[in-house]
Amino acid sequence: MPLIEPVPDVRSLDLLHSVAELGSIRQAALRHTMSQPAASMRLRSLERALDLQLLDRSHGRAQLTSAGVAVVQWSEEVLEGMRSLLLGAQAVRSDGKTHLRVVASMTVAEYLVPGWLNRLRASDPAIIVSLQMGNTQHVIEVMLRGDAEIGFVEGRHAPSELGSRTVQSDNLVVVVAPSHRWARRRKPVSALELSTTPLVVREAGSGTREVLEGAMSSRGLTLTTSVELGSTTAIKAAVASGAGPGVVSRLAIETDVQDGRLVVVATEGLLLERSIRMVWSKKRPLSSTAKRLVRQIDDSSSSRRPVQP
Amino acid sequence: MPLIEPVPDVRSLDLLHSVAELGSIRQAALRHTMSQPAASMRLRSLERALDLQLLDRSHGRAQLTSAGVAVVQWSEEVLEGMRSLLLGAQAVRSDGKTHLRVVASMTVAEYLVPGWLNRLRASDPAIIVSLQMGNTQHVIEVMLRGDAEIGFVEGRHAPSELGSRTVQSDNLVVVVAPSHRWARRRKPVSALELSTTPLVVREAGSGTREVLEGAMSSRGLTLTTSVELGSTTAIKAAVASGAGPGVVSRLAIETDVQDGRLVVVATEGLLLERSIRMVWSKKRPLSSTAKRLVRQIDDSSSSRRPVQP
DNA sequence: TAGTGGCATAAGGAAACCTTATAGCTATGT
DNA sequence: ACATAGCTATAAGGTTTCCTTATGCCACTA
Repeated sequence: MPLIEPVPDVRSLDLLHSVAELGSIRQAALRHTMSQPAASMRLRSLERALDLQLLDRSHGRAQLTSAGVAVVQWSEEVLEGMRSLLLGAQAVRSDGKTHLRVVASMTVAEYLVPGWLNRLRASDPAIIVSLQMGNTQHVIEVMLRGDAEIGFVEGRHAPSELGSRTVQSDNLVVVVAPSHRWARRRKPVSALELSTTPLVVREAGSGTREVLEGAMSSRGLTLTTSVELGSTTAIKAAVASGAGPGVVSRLAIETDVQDGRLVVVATEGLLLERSIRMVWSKKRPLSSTAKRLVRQIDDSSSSRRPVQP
Repeated sequence: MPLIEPVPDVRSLDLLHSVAELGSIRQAALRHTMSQPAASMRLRSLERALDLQLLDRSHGRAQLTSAGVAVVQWSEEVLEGMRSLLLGAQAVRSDGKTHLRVVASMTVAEYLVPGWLNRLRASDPAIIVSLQMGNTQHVIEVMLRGDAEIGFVEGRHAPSELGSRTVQSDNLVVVVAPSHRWARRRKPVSALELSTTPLVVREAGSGTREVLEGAMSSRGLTLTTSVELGSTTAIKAAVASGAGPGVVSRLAIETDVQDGRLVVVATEGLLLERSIRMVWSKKRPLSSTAKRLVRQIDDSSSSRRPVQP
């Protein structure tokens, strides 16, 4: 889903911001070290792109219209984001001794690792972490190749060349759109009912899918699929737009449930648990930075407590 | 303070984002309806602008480097901001009846409104909503000027020209970094202890701050501040990196607590509640779209259910 | 009424960008 | 080893965008 054209130029937004602050196109042009006509033209083309009158030029100096004020506000988020991107790029460039390479499978990388890394960065902003993501197989390959110090996978695959340890548990849940009839249902969905309902799931070979099929086959049941998608995000989008029940990691849908996009349906008779394992190379000892990360993770899972104390 | 040149083009960031998702420059080019060489050149010039190697092209298909992953992450904020800007501009442009202008104070706008609007859009994709944010004062001004149909503020300010009604309640909580000693504490923090501890809080005049000071003064206590910051996000970042206890809205920290960046500390003896109020102009009746939003909100606060069914 | 600061338009040249055509490279399968 | 398929880079040519300088008009102010 690319942005809708025409996309305004960020520097034009920046310029508009200066106009709002300084009250004149001329001053803004000076601040941005460009000629006044250039600034004037930029702003005009911005107005053309947004199809909005942003400035009122009929009173000598340029005055923001109400639409202009609104756009300035919205552009603040964009500018803030751009600033941190530029700053971040600079940091990566001037880089790093305390460099930690992490590779994780999708769900962990998307929903768990960011929290860990934020804490790690908070404890020492000089630490630079690069995160690579892929499926379980990919994680193993990267680790064996020595292209990352530490990895995370879902499920219980434990190749012999690599050490591994469980760091957290996760479980799968059934979700539906708020408009789906199951959203208002009180009784849990039985294993049998679930196995005969077409579900939106990940493609065969993914960790999520394996757990689901394993749980069903242990009860002598088989999975019925409605759509098979390649990412958790795709599943969430499909389910939210009415594609029927889907199965995803609980970790992946917390905010969607809070925002009312998805509703969790209780199930019974199926063990949809799986562990999240850390893997490392037995050949090389963990780097000190990697050790810190491990300590952070252990701390956070033991000291975690509910929001309601 | 203009942006530091060179500023990368947002469409290039968008393109990079697609490359990350689709795994190939060619596919990304297709999605963005441009030729493959054009995409290739855009990405190359993005790399030149940032002075970073973002893609590894040595294996047939393009693979993100660690720097590439980092840039994609940062660019997400930029793209998100640009998307809401474009959406907002579209809303301001179209004067039709499917157009709803909402203005909300920071906490509500960031943590509550997105969920409501998503549900509203789901119920009727034709509805176009523009969201503006600011402090309580700003919300009132916009409403009085008639630049929005409906507004949301924290606290109980009720100017006479505007109607208002409580739609939800919120409360403030004390949070600390997981490394802080209070994180492991069992006993609730007393009002007295809290009032004598330097806290990280919002600046004077903010709704959050007013509630906190009000609650303390009703017990004959006064607030001791350690740092005063201008946004909830800033407070969270400061607290997470060890600046001592902070006070923020519960709404704002749910995911941070889940991710282990912050820990909630129980308190006793202070009533840190506040209501979130909807405000509208008494002069004009609510538009039909606004009424739908109100109904959505009422529904969602009554039918909301916990993640664990 | 003159002056000052500010914005718009015009013209010319430089730079950026896109498209089509083409060639080289990598992985996969026979 | 060979061939095919899919992907990316380079080249050439044309269009569009953007900037700068020069100049005129307009609105406030003294």
